[in-house]
Amino acid sequence: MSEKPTTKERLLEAACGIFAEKGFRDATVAEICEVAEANIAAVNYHFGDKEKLYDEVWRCAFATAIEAYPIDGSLPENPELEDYLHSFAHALLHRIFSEGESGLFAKLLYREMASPTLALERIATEAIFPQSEFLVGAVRTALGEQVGEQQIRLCMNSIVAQCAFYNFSRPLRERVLGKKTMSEEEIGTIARHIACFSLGGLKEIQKVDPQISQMGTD
Amino acid sequence: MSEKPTTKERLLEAACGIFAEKGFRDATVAEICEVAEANIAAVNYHFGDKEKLYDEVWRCAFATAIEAYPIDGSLPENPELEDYLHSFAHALLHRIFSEGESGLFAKLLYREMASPTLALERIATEAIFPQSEFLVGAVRTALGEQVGEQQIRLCMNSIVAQCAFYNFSRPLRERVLGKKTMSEEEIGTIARHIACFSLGGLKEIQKVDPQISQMGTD
DNA sequence: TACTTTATCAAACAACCATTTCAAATGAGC
DNA sequence: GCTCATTTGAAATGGTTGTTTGATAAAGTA
Repeated sequence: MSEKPTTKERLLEAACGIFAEKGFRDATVAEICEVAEANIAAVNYHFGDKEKLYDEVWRCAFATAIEAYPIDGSLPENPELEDYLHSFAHALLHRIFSEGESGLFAKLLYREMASPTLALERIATEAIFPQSEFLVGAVRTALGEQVGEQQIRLCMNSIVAQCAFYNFSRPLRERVLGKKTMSEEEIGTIARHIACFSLGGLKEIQKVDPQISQMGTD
Repeated sequence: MSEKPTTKERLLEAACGIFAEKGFRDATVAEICEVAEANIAAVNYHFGDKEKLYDEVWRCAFATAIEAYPIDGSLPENPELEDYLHSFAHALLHRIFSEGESGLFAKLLYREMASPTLALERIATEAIFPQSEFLVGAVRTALGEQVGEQQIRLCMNSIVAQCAFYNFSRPLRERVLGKKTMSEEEIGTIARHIACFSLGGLKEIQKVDPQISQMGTD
């Protein structure tokens, strides 16, 4: 068992790590080939060009992430609103803090956000927006019918934001605060906090929503 | 009045726009000089090198942003917790959505997060962390003494996250959803939502905090 | 064996970019 | 009008990077 991986496989694996670490622009094919112990021309031979290799890395990283941490992974039998919130936060935070293969997707996304390539549009419609649909239903049910679609979208933003924040504040955590890893317990604490905080937020929105709707007209 | 600005002034202004638009790495001195109608060697003559020009741009952008939208800008006479939350969100959102000079800081920050330069550490300690201290006091008072420092930090993250989200999701909004600008009314709606949502979140955390503290030990 | 396909390799190519160089122009002070 | 520091200009330098080329060898095929 464990035959030596082909050059193409080694290239893809090396590219995953290097693209996640440096982003598309700062990653060089030379370094990828070096890590993969392949010739400099191997990327163009096996993948066409740097961009097509990048696309392949995205596909690989997304599949790994949603398989390792599905969005409904920690949902109990008869879930209440807070369970949905917690399961969502739990999955996203694990993808963000994971240091292995399942963390690649979040790292790629984090790079892509600041210097988007053509890949972003595909990623967004295929991989990002569908994920949040998981929560929209639960939130809509919880808020009731008198709450408008705009309010629901704002609430979704507030919930997703609390998770995504830990993805985009990476350099602050790592470079400035010097904190590189998160323990399972720390991740759990954050997930429970986000679920609790969001539950309270949704309750408050539901309570005062008519006021907000009116305030929009002055 | 309105003498023609010096070459150095024109360079700085051009650099502000181009660094904000493309980030440090993708901005070229050639383009900056072209926009500033200066020679290619002008940057090195007036600022030393590209990096020192970048530092100068940061200083300029930060000063403009906090002056245009101070963090306590919309605080009423005897502010309550929700007023602090609203004023904070109001200021941050305006900095993020502003299309003029006062929007430069948020755009630079957004670029810097994904490919940090040496400037980040200085920016963080000088410009980012101090801003959130404005809220910490209000939040601590609101939550009472039985709530630990960790809970306060988590709540701060939740609040800041909701604002910062609109900074880091730029490409999704602009490229994928095709929404480029925000009206004053839209900004106001979002600010009120964040204040309201966060108020509810803080209430809920205060209510169940003893449970969370215990959960951390199992 | 003869031929084709696949894969690897080193070297070269072409484009881009920050920076340097050095000559020319400018302008204030004497 | 002369001097000298300041500023501008065009070209050149040196380095990096994605990509291509052509040679070489191995593996498959008839």
